[in-house]
Amino acid sequence: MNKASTRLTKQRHVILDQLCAICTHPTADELYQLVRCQLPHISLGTVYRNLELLSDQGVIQRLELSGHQRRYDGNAADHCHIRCVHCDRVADVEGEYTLPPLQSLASATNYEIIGQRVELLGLCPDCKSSKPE
Amino acid sequence: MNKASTRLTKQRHVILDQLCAICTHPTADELYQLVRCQLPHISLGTVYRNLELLSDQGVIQRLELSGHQRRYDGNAADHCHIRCVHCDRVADVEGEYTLPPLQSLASATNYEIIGQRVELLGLCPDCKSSKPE
DNA sequence: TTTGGTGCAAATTCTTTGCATCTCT
DNA sequence: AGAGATGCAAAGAATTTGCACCAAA
Repeated sequence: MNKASTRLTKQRHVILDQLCAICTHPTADELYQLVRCQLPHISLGTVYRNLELLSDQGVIQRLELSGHQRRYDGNAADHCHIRCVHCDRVADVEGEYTLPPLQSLASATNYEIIGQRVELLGLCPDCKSSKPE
Repeated sequence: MNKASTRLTKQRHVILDQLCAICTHPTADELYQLVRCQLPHISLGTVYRNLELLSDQGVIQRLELSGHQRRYDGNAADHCHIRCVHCDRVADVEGEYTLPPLQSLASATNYEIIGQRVELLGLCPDCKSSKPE
């Protein structure tokens, strides 16, 4: 983390602004579409590069969820997410999420445990009502 | 799940055999390399197709971990995994892993909760010793 | 001015798919 | 015989990268 990158370009500024303004945990392409309203000539590559850089710096968060596309979160604080298994939408889960002690479990693997990821799966309100299967 | 597919082709047999014989949670390509020892003319596409089919049937498990490549597990039973953040190796975590009640947490999201995924992150024995940073 | 950043397009990487041919049952 | 599976190669989808030009400090 924390490559000392200094310049605040117009592109970087708008990308960060937009990401922090919404709560949809967008993919790079979704964010690209949004940003293009303000910077019509920005390229998708620039969006990718800035999202990488900003998450390396810890300003934003790259979400390692199980969907096919990577998503980003303007809120860098560690928190839990729930993903809709039908439409892939991602929402924040409020509240503390305390996990049981893991060390004992994993000790047998001889791995040195660094962290854990928890992701909830579910149906979002829209898919819940439109797909009552 | 459970498309009634019946044929046991040589390819499907070897793929399943190899996957169940190892504990490395291979990617499609890694398994392809293994299977080629026995079936030199098999194609990567066939490996992908069979891995999809077998996991649809519930015979094997497709791992939804955070690495860039999809991995497969010959053990279809639900269990927890730990991933090496350095080399991406994946190991099984033994033991019961009981999560605290989640409903209360997620109720605010209005999602209907279906399940959860927990993944441990760590350093595998090899990376732990070779990369003491 | 200088060095990092950008746009563009091509390249990578991983996975899926179309199609003619083959092979289990 | 016939549905399903295969090999091959091409297509797709998502992301990364090379390079000449541009702009923030």
